[in-house]
Amino acid sequence: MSEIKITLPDGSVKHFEAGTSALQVAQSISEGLARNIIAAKVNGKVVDATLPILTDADLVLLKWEDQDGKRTFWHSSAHLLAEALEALYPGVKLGIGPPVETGFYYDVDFGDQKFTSEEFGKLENKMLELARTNSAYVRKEVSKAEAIQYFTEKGDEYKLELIEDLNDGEITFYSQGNFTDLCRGPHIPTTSFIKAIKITSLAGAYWRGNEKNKQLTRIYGVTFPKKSELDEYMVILEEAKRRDHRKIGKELELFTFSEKVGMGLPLWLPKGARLRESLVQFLQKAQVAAGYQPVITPHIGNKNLYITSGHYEKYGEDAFQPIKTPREGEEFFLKPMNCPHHCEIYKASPKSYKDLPVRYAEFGTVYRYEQAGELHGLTRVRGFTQDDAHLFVRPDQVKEEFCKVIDLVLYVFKSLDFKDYTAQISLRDPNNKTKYIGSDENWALAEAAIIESAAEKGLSTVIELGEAAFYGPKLDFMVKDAIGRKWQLGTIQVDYNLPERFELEYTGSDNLKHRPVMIHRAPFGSLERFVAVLIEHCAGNFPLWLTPEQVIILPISEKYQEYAENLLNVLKKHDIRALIDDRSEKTGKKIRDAELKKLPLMLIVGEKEQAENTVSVRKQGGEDLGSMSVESLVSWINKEIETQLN
RNA sequence: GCCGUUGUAGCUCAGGGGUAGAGCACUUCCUUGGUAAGGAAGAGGCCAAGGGUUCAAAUCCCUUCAAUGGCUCCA
Repeated sequence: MSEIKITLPDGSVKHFEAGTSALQVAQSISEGLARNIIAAKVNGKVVDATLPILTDADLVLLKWEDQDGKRTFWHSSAHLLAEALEALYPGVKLGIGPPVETGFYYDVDFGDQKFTSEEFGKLENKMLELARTNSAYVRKEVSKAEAIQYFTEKGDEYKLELIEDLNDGEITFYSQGNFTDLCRGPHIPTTSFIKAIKITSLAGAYWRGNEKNKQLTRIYGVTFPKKSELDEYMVILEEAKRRDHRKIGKELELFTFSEKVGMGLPLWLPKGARLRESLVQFLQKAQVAAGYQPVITPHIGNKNLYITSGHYEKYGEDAFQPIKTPREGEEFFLKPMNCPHHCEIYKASPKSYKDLPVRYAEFGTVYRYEQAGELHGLTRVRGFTQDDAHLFVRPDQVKEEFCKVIDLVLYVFKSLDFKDYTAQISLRDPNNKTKYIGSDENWALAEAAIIESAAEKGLSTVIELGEAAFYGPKLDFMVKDAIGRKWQLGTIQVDYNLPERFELEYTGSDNLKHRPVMIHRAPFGSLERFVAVLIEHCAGNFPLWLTPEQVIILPISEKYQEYAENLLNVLKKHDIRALIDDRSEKTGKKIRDAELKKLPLMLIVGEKEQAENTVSVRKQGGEDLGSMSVESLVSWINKEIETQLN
C-alpha cells in the first residue's frame, strides 16, 4: 500500500495511505472538525470530502464558513430541491440547478402542473423531511451512452441536451435518496447538513438563457446548516429593504415617478436636486483641475448623426422613435449618448498634435428606450444624465490619459467612501464578433491599452468576455446595491472606431493627417444610478458636504423665533444649507423628526443660548457637541467638509 | 418583451358581495416647552383604469396600465 503526503494550509505535512479521503484526514485531526467538513480543495480543485485522494496533495478542508463550502452546500441543496419537486410533482422535468451568490435555484418545467408561491411552505417541509433522512450524496462515473439511456428513460430532454455537449469519460451522476442528477459535483457528504430551508422566490427563466427557448420556472431558495443562521439571514434581508433607495428616496423626498409623465422618467424633488447639484459641482471642480473643458450639446440629433456613428443600425428599432419635422424625410432622435455630438465639436476646428489631448466634458441627459421589465428605481431608467466626457488623444497618449482617468474615478469613489467595488475589464466575445463594429486590429489595440493601464495602476480586475460596448472594450467599476445586485457605475472605454466613422483628424509633427483615439469616460456612470447606489451605501445618511439639508435650528419656543431667524441668515451667508423647525411642538418631538429626516446637525436654541449668543449642537445620532458661537459652528462644519473631501 | 407577485388617504398598512378603516403626515385650536412622539377637533379616498357577472362589486372574473422579484436586454 503506497503512502501519500498531505500538506495542510498551515504547512504541516501528514502521511496517509493512498485513497484516504479529505473527510478521513479531518477525522484524524478531530471528530468535531470532521462533522463540519462540507467539501475539500485538493491541489486547488474543489472536490467531495469523501473522494479518495490518490497522490501527494495540498489539502484545504472546506467548512460552511468558506466561500467554496457555501457554494457546495447550496449546490447540494439544489439537488435536494429537485428531489422534493419530483416527489411532490411527479413528471416535472429538470433544467439546471446551480448555486448563486446567496443560495441556489433550480429551473423546472412543470408541464401542465401549476406551481405558485403558496406552495413554498409545502416544498420547504418536503425538503426538510428529505434532509432528515440523512442520505449520502453518492458520486458515480458513467459513460455517455449510460447517461443518455438514463435520461431517455426518464424523459428529461433538458438533461439530454446538456449531455450532448459533454465528452464521454467526463460524465458523472450524483444520487441522494431517490434522486439522481447529471452533475459535475462536488457535493456535501449527506443531506443532514441542511438544517434550515427557505424558498425565496419564483421567476421565469429561459432555458439556457436564450429568449427564443422555452421559459422554465426558476425556483430560488437558500439553506443553512443552522436554524439561527437562517434567522440572521432574514434579519439582514429586512435591513437591506430598509436601505432600498426607492424607499429612502421617498422618505427623504429626493425623487419620485409619475405615471402621467411616463415610466422610467425620474422627477427630482427639490432635496434630490440639491443633492445632485452638489455632486455635479464636486465633479466639475475635479474635472477642471484635470484639464477638462465643459461643452454643451442639444438633446436631439439628426438621424444622419447616428447613421454615421453606427448607433442607428445597432439600436434604431429599439430606441425612442424619431421625431419628425414638417420637412419631408427629416428625422431627429432623442440623444441616447453624447459621443457623436462631441465628435462634431472636435471637428469644428482643425487640430494639431500640440492641441491633444482634448477633453470635452458634459453632464449630458440622454434617453434610452429600456425594455419595460427592465426599469428599476433610479438604477435603470429611460431618461438620465451621464457625467460624460470624451478625450481625444494621440495614440502615444492613450495609456497615460487612461491612467489619469482611473485616478479620477478612484478619487470620486474615495471621496464618497465607496470601498467595495470591482474593477471589471469588459472585452469582446471572441466567438460572436458580429455584435461589434471595427477592425480586429483596433480591438486588439484598445483591449491591450485597457489591460495595461489597469495593471499599471495596480487595480485588481476581473475580465468578462462579451461585456464590451459594441464599439469598444471597457473598464467598468461595479458596485453592489443593498441586496447584492451588481451595477455598473464608473466606466472608461477606449475607442478606435468612432474616430474613423467620423473621420476625426489632427495634424502631426510630420505635417501629415493622423487619427486620434477616443476615450469615453463617466466616473459616476449616471447621476441617477450613482445617487441610487449612494443612498443604499449610506442608508440615507449622506456626508455633510453632500446632504441636501445640513443644519436644522430647533427653537425651544416661539419666543426664540427671531433669534433662530438671525442664526439662519448667518448660516446662509456661509453657504450652509439650514432650516428652522418653527412648529409649535416640544423639543423632543422636533429632535425625533429631525433624526428621522437624517439631518446631520441640530441647533437647539432657547433662553440660555439667546442670552449667551450661542447654539447648542446635537449631531444626528445623539452626540452632544455642547454650546458654541455660530462662528465656531461654521468653522467646525467647514473643517468637517474639508476632511471628508480629502 | 417573457414568467410570477402586487395595486385601498400624501406615507405605512388593515379590511372585504350590502353607502370606506387605523397610525403617521396635513389644517385649526389649546399648550410655550431643554435633547427621539404634549392634548383636542377637523379635513382628506371613483378602493389603479376599463369591461363583465350580480338586485347589489372596492371585494368575484377578464383586459389594460403601473410597480415589484427574476429572465432576456443594457450605446
